[in-house]
Amino acid sequence: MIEKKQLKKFPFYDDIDSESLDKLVTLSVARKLPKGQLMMGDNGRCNGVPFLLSGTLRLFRVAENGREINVYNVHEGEICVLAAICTLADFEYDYSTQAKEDCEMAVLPPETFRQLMNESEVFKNYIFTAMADKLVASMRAIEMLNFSSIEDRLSDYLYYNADENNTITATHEMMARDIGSSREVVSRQLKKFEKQGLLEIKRGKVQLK
Amino acid sequence: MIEKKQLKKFPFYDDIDSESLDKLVTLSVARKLPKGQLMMGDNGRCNGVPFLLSGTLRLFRVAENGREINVYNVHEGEICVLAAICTLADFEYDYSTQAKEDCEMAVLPPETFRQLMNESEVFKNYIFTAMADKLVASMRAIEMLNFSSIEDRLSDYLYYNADENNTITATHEMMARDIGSSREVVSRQLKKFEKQGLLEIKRGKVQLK
DNA sequence: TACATTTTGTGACAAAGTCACTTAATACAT
DNA sequence: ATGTATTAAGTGACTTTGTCACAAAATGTA
Repeated sequence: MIEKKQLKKFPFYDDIDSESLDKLVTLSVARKLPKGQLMMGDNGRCNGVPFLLSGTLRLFRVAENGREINVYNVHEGEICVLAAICTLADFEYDYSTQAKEDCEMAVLPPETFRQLMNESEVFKNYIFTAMADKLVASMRAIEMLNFSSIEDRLSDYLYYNADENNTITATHEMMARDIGSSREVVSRQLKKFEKQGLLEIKRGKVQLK
Repeated sequence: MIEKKQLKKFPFYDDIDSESLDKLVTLSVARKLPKGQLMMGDNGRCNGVPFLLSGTLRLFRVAENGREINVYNVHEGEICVLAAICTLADFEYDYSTQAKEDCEMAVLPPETFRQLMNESEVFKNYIFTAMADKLVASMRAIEMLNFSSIEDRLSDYLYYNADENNTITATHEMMARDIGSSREVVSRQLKKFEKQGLLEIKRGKVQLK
């Protein structure tokens, strides 16, 4: 159970019929996940679809050799699309989810999720739009991995992740996971950028200039 | 306009209401695309959603340097998901489509496609299931690119693309596009496999043994 | 202050991608 | 059937990226 107004960030909020919204509000389970913590219980099987009320989640995959790659992040006002797919299609899933920042979410049980998909057109459209977005995003990711050099991928990353002060707050490790590379490679490329006078490396952050 | 029975391969065929099916049959445009030929007119904008009646299409992307990567194939009984997304979300699209074999398809005009999505639950569910499938597939592709060696990716490719005689009919170039690598690298890896006695390289095909 | 933990730096080497060719196989046209 | 064009495959040299095994800093904590 959550509060109705917490769903304001979701684009379906204004259009959805009040019954469905009530169902969503009353039957979902409020849950907090502190920064750094892993979402538990999603070993191979989804036990609900998370609606992010605040914070950011990262969904990632771990290789046998321990290397990780981030698949996508889930922000405020978004759902975890993969969880939705798993719930609908009922298939396996060996991704992990971790809070990048303190998170609050409403977790909708699988059964309720399926009901809402049937009952509300608005809800269903939202879910499918979200799926389409992630599909396009992952096709872009495939292209980047195939066609772009580390230099390009890293500078794109820095550009898109800089805050208003042109600072990127992330360890080299985190950057590597996002661009699909390894820590050492990121460190070296950052060093090159620094030598070119493009930025300044600090511990846990990078300052563009 | 196509014949109704040509849609038998599509999973919605049995469940869809007859009005929607009629609409689909009468308003779609029959089109043939001979092997090797590119789908024309899809420069940046979709002019319809193709329903593959026979043959195989490949959807691919070309990099500035000319290298190509295959995003996915569309088989008999499938639609081109990206075209569907473009039609729904009305966004840009710079992928190319080519017939891998002689193809017959029903091309549904954007307007009709949108109508059917609204009118038929069965149709809509089919489209969204297809989207979910491609999303999962492209997430797998990202993982492969990140975590698997060329040796692994190529042997997977050979395994999944061998016919009943254990033959793979494809040039090294085609294999490279499917596994996200380059022709030379594939040639060399195949040579290694051959030296290990795992297969025999012929022109345009590979014989496993 | 001392010690543990996390982050970053670095050299050496391996794997994969690129470039510029050559060689081989097939198609096709006379 | 023979020569010519086209397509496919082979290869060496080199660059980029990834991996491994550490060392050195920076930070946190008892």
